[in-house]
Amino acid sequence: MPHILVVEDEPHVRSALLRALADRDYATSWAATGMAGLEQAVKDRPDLVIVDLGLPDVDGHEVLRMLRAVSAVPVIVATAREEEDEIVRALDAGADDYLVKPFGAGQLDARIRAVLRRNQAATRAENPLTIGPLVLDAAARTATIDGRPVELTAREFDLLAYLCQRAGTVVSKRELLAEVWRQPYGAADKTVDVHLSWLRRKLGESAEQPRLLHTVRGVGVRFGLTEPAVEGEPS
Amino acid sequence: MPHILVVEDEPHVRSALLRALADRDYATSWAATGMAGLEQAVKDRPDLVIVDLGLPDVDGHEVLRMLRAVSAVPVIVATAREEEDEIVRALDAGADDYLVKPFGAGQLDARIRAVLRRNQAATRAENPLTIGPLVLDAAARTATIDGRPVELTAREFDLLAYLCQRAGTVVSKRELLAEVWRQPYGAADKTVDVHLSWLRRKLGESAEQPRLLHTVRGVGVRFGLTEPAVEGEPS
DNA sequence: TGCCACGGTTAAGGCGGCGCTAAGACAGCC
DNA sequence: GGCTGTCTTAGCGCCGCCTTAACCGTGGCA
Repeated sequence: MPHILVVEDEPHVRSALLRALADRDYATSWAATGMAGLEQAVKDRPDLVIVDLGLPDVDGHEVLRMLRAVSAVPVIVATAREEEDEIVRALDAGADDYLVKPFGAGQLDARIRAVLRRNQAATRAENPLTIGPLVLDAAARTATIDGRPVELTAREFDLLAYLCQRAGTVVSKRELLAEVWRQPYGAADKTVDVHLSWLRRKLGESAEQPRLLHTVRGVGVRFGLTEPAVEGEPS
Repeated sequence: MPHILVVEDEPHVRSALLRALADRDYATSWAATGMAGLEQAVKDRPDLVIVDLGLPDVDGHEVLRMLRAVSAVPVIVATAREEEDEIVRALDAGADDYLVKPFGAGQLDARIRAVLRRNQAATRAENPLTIGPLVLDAAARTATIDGRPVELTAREFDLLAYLCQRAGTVVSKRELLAEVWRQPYGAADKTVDVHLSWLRRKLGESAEQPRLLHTVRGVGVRFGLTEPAVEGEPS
């Protein structure tokens, strides 16, 4: 069953939420502050996060922003604030749904399922996954490029798998550290750099002439073929 | 821009919805009955469908069911019924979101964007922002103008993205400094000037003959195609 | 018409991100 | 306990980008 993280400071509300979720057979975990929630989200890898906007330590929108900087996990905001302005801000900050308290357990469950359903469709990756010359078999944990097998260590494979999953979008090193290394606070960006360098070598490309692994200076890296230029130069 | 199909029988509500959507630059089409909506959804292949539950011919839930049978298009239910039971049924029938009337245009737009955002990862059909000849992909952090890719630095991209977000309105340099540079107290307006100049060059236009980036002397800059101000300038 | 303020552009300089190498730390395995 | 393979950390050099300053054109105003 899906694992859901509840970030809510009010103990009564929190325990009620957790009980309702457990009754419907979700696996649950919780945190009482924004920072703790962030940490938990990286550590537990929940399938979905329910977050209150009125947390004691950090502004709810800030929590959302930080969460999004570190993970693409679906988020449902559940709060008492019902002003349209708040709703728009939260959704634009990356929330997938917004629920105004009080709400019934049935509706919460239905909305959770709706978000998870949509997200599942989004992340459903066919196996093996093909991106340009690269073929990645998640089940066998093997990869080939141009038909030739690539020898990868465990870390390298995880890194490559995550990059493939997010192919076409820019991914920050911070996010890689959180998602691949499971370290919420990253000062060890250099480690990511080194692994990226090794990955490049094993993929048979260089930083100057990338084929799949492009660096976006000041932001992160982007994996995938360069955009299908409309004005494509004919070979 | 995304194409949205509105299925709603009440003419006043329908036209209000269509106007609100058109105001926000969505392409729109509509149908007044469930069956017509179904037909339209297949024919037009919209990016998202907004459907009322109280249609004259078929029960709204039935429409949803049939729609899901033929298409995976995202659906937002917008209706007056606020019973939790209805909400749960609609979401379980495959709706992606459920909005209780009355709601503001801002919230509708935010929810549309939230659903499309989550969906875009699924279809890999990118949902980039288009303003005239400019296409801006926030996820990949790439931009093209007239089909040709534009090489942008991180700052330049952020600046352009913010201008696109506020397209059509005048933006002060102080605001840019605050929003793009994250420096609330800045007297270093010249930095903004320099970046705007570089942006102009990369977009292939000049200050004298602007296409998208217009300067409003004494106030700031305006990004966009049209001149919303007085047509006082004679040829 | 002359002054002033504002905006556009260019060039120079310095900071910092990034790629890579190499060495130390660590765990697994025989 | 030694060996092997992997991960982390530190360090270095390059180069891209941002800032700052200076210059110039232009619009506004008296």
